Amino acid sequence: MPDILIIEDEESILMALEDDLTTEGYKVTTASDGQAGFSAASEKRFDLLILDIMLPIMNGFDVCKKLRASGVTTPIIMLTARGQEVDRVLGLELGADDYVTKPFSPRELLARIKAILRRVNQTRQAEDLISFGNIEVDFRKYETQKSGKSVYLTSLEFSLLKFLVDNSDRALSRNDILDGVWGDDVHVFDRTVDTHIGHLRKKLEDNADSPKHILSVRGIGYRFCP
Amino acid sequence: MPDILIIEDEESILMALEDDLTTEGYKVTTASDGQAGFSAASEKRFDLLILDIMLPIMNGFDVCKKLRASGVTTPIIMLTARGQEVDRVLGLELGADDYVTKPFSPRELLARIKAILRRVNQTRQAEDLISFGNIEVDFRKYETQKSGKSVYLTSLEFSLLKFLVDNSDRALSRNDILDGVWGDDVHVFDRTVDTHIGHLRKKLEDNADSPKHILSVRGIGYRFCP
DNA sequence: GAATCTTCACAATAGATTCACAAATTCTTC
DNA sequence: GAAGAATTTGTGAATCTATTGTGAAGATTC
Repeated sequence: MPDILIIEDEESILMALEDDLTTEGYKVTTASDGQAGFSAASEKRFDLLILDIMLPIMNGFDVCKKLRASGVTTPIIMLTARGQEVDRVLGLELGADDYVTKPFSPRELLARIKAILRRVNQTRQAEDLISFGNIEVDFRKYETQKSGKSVYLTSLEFSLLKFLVDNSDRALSRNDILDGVWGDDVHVFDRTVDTHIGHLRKKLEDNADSPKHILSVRGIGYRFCP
Repeated sequence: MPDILIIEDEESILMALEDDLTTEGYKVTTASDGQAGFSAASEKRFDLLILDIMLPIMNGFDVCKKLRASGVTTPIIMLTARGQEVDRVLGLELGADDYVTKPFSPRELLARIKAILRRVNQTRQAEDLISFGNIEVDFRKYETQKSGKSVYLTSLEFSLLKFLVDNSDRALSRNDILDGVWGDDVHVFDRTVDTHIGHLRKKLEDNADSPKHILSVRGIGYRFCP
């Protein structure tokens, strides 16, 4: 389910929003001033930000501008008080994706959220982007994130992970894996697979001792479980 | 320049819009009823539709719905009279991308158009002029600036940079790069790419030892990151 | 002949493989 | 069942290999 970050200082609005979105099935994180919001949005990858303009410490425009400047492309919906057209235009020009006037109906906001997420999803589908648990892998960029933080994988680890993912939920012998990842003709020691599986686990699993995704099948080999 | 189709029956609004958008450099086509608008949008690929809701023959909702049903994904901005929130939500749910209330200021509409075009077509809009970090490149002029100061690039370096930029965020093998920049049929030593990547880095990166934009993907090749 | 492009060689370093041993699991045998 | 043997797996460290950055020299182009 999509992760949404709400940056809003008015307690009543924040709680109402959080409630609505949670009910709708979104995972919600909150921040109540601009500074905290900016940090949160920089540190972790969200699917959408809902950003109030009037905020303590740093206002919404600046948060938006700074995020865009630092390369964060997460879609942003801005919230502002009625009738401030200038704000609205400014927000869009700064890189906000949509704009909602307070007071707003939950229904309208939800429609906008869905519209934006749908749009983002379309562009994303085309990519070699897969995710499982708290892991996201972009095989096109060769980039991996765990809970939003980037994790470095070597090219071999990428190939191995790709092979596992492509053969999800199937027990694979070390030979299957050697054939699939190294190629049929390479003479590599059998146990080498174990070493690299170990590396992947260490980098991707929350607890490498009891892996949730890269499982051992004793006597057979390994199995990937998304 | 982006192609925009305006579907609107009120002559005054239509002309004003056409005027504004043309001035702004867009190529504008118009239709004054729903039926005509639907045909126009089906036949030719536009970058954006501006669609009034109240239209003769077929209303805007139906145009939107039918277009989406027939697989047209062109972004749509809907226009409607003030204060009809239900309409607004319905429009978004039917697949419109944004919504503007009449009367609207040209500035607001333009900001929304830009926002949508930027989002949908990040690559196309910035065809000739791109910037990343403190670098600006004008591929039409063959001119590059770093923090405002002009930097000389050879033509090969330009082609290479263009190829990298066109394939941003994608890990490219040396062969991909050779094919893309040198052409398929040229027999050039693989490592030549490295040399020119090195030159680009030296000229463009703040610190060529830890590049921020022209990244190495060990075991694969290179990746450009704007 | 000056600028530009290509090739080459070499050092630095990242990554891959192997190995050895510990830990865990399963199998045997009583 | 339990003890111990046998097998299998996990993992750190050592070794070996491959990849990359780079300066410089040779080739090519205009």
